[in-house]
Amino acid sequence: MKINDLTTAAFWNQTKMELNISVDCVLFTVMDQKLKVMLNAPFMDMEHSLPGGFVHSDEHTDEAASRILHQRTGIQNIYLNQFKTFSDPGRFSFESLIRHFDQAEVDKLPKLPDRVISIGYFALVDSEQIHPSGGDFQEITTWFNIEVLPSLNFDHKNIITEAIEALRKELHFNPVLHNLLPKKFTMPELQRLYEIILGKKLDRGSFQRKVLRWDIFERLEERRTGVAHKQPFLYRFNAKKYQGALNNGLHFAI
Amino acid sequence: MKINDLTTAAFWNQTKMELNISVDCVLFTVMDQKLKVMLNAPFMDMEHSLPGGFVHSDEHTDEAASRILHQRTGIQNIYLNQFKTFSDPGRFSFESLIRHFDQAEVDKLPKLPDRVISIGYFALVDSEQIHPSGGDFQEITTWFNIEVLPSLNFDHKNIITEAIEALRKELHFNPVLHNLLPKKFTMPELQRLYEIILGKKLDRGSFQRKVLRWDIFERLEERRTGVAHKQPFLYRFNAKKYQGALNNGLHFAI
DNA sequence: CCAAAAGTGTTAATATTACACCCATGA
DNA sequence: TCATGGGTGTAATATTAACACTTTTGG
Repeated sequence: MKINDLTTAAFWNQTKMELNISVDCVLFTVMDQKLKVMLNAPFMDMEHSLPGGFVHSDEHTDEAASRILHQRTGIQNIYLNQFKTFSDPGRFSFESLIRHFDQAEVDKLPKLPDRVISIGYFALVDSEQIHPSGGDFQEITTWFNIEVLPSLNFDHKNIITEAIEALRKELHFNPVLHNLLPKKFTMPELQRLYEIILGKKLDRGSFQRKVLRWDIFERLEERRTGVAHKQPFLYRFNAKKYQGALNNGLHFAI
Repeated sequence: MKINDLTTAAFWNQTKMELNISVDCVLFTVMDQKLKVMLNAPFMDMEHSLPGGFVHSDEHTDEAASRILHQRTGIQNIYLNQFKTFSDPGRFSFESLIRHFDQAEVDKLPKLPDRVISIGYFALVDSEQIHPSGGDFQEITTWFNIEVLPSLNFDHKNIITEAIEALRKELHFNPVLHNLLPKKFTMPELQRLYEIILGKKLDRGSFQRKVLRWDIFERLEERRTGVAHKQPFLYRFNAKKYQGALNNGLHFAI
């Protein structure tokens, strides 16, 4: 059974859904030198929103987040970090959702809960390798600069703010930014990512030395060609070295 | 209305409870040179468990955690950190809870959900200033060394493991260990806390210099008296200095 | 050739580590 | 007095920050 019309009572009567437990996914990417977040375009009379949805009764919320991200954006196989659960009693209301349903459908709705808590997940993805397709709902997804977000549904603005904080904290424990880059990348490319996400300029020499001292990237003989100016060396993440560094309790602070 | 008997149908029929959303509180303290966690003694045929309970329909889970901690241990005014939500579909089952209810009560039970997710909170407290009273349930609470935990209900062992990890991570961003100490404390006392919680020995001289470089504690003229050996200086947390340090993006890594 | 980007060198200041040394105290 | 814990000194090493210098490239 594939139910993809939120405006029908059939959707809300799926018994396998926990109607008071949802997940919301904050997908980040870096594009045009900016940190961006993926939003679904408004539907009905709502605002933009994070890809999110309700958790099934027999489902881990990690799975729910993956499933819902796939349903609503077509994106698969992304590692999502659970970062916080949002539970303000007033954060969400079904009122605003069903306000514009057909009366016939409203009459068939199940008893809806007073409140919905939402478990927030975030991920950093390479927008080059991610191709939102709209998924089952055929929704339009757009990347928004985090500095200039549109109006958002419910408490989604707040969820994004907290996700950014969690992302920056996570950087201290997981040097994951190379995931946004091709397998082979240059130090200046990595530096630019750090600068964009941390929101500040870093010194080139100091950055290189610090990152290389982590000893988790290996320099290749190759250089990036076809670019203007001096050709930078290419580096590659080395999983074995990374394990070693982790065991030393390394902290990857920038 | 005060309902404190979990074995009655009346408890489970409170309409204001979200029966599929609970909170669990992991209270840590340091005692006898060990990191300890507070557990409620077994009731019915269950094992030890974390103080926890169901969230009310009009309640933020932060409030729920405070309320439940108070109900089950008598402890009030503790700042609880939300650290993770646990949602494995098999993590909790009502079966094992109601197995030994009177049949008359079982017949009156409402429809119970298939699964319960739990939002985990932790706090570090000074056991000298905290006096568990059993709360409404008059349960027995005991501090357990984290190295030698008894058998625990559901996934509470896992929740504790994750809470310890979260606590250690949190130390990098919040130098909160002085909260476990009297207003005035000595550096060796603080060092001992760090050693116990991080689980490793630290060098005395290096520890002092590093901590003092954070510039968030001020040395008093007084020394701790009445102790064996050389009398150590007393220090005091300085909230104003702390704010300044935070604004510098200080990281409090040890 | 030149501007710009990238790699590398340099230096001073600061931090880290692992001790050694001395001091003060109660037993 | 003496073992012990606590404060401080020290020296080798490592890290950091800021900047200068050199190399390389496409335009």
